[in-house]
Amino acid sequence: MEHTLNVYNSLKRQKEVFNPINEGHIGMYVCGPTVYSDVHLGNCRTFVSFDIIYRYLMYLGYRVRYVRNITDVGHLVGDVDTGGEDKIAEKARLEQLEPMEVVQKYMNGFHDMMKVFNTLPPSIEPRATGHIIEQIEMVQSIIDNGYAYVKNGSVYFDTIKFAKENDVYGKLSGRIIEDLISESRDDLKNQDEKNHPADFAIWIKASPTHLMRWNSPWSVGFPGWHLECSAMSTKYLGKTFDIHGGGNDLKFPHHENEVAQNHGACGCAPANYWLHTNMLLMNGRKMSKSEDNSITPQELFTGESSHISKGYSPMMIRFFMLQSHYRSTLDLTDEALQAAEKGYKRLMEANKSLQALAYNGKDTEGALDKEINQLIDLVYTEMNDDFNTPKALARLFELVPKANGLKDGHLSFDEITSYTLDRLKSTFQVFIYDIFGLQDEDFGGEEGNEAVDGLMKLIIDIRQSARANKDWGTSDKIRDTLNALEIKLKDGKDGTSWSKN
RNA sequence: GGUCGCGUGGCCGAGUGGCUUAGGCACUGGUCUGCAAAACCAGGUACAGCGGUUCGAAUCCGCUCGCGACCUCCA
Repeated sequence: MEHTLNVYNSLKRQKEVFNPINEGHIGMYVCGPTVYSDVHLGNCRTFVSFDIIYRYLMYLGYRVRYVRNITDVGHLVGDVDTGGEDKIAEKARLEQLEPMEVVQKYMNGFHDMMKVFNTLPPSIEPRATGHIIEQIEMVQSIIDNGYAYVKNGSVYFDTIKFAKENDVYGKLSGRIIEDLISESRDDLKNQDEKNHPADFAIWIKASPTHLMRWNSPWSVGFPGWHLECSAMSTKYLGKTFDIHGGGNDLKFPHHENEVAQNHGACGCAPANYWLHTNMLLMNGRKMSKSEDNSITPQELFTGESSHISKGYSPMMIRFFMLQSHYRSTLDLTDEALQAAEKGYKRLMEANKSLQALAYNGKDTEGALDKEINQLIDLVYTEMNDDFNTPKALARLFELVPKANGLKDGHLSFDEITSYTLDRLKSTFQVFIYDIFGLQDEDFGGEEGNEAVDGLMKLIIDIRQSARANKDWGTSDKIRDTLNALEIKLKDGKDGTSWSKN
């Protein structure tokens, strides 16, 4: 692999050269959603970020096994000992549905939304309920290794013992072990089943009325949250794999506990590189339903929200996400969305023009040739630097005037070689569609349907005749009427083109 | 309260010691156009505040203010 890829490893808190365990292959596990409600826009950002990472790794030539789970049991509302209820079970009770109906409903919705945002499906999408046996086996291994204890049919991970014996716990999330240990004094009053508040359930005994229940050596119950990821990543990617990803907010306790479980079960670290995406904000603050500062993907598409002035298309939002780095927070505002929308259209239109260019120069290398090639090189350099999509995008935007200039005749083909034009074309094509995962949303251009294209050609011809006769009334009427239909005509030197707004 | 992170021009958003004009949007001037749009060319505004380190800091350190994340469910 000729590119050197650098990634920011949360575990080390620094950028590192990426080296996979097996040359040419990558195992990547990303924590998926708990399917107990409609998918949150913030989730979408995380999965779009990892989609781009997945796409870029494949572009680099790696064979990637991308595992993204569905958590459909074990994720509690509140804590075990304080009467916390399983999220799915709670929803099932409230909506009077079978838990699996709840799961299916929101999982379908999640998949639909992922498709709308044009994310590639993962290689494997395992579900926690489909891996109860694996989880039971892992609990047993942890018990056998002395890092878990049984209390009244539930099994708890012995965090304190693990932390004392291994210099691992807290490394990922930056916890201080001494603080965790001393925490116990404050919480003694809670009459926990747990020996220590930092311990966590890996198997939970179900109450008589609980909807989620499986047989186990310890009780009829269900597995704890965190465990499904440890068990399933091990099953499909091995005890130690390359990349583990997820939202920043999962670092603690979820990921920290995952690391502990894997060590507890097999004495080794689950992943070499940990990648965490940052949060999506709205109007500078975190999204919060209770403070009326939130928006659903649907509302964003339709514009039916007091926070935005109009609807924005899924691809436009994907582009908006590309404009910030995955490790930075991204602030969603109406103004920012409008700006991004224009930028998105400019990029897509420029690419359309670029792809239509036919080389007619003298195949000589001028200053322009060199400049274009340098910018193209930079696009790749930026992506290799921890998937820096905003910078890669900036370089593409610097190439936009070159492409448009060649089209308009401001720039001459004589200044570049045919090779460079081809390289420019393929760079745009590959980045926009294959790596950034954007899609054309209008029905204009070559991809449009034949009837519409034919009609538009006819209309444009009629208007050209009118213009030739200086019949500005007819000419402008056509343009204005089409404009009202959100079809924009653009008169250029070599004729009129059109695009859908 | 504890731990960690952030605060960049009108808006969004990269950049982490000495030219980055980052980029997008908006704005201004020009070219092109029947007019317009698009496109192209050119232009301005910045590094939260205060203090320190340094020959030199938006970039390192300290303090203050503001915001956020985690510590309890969260991508």
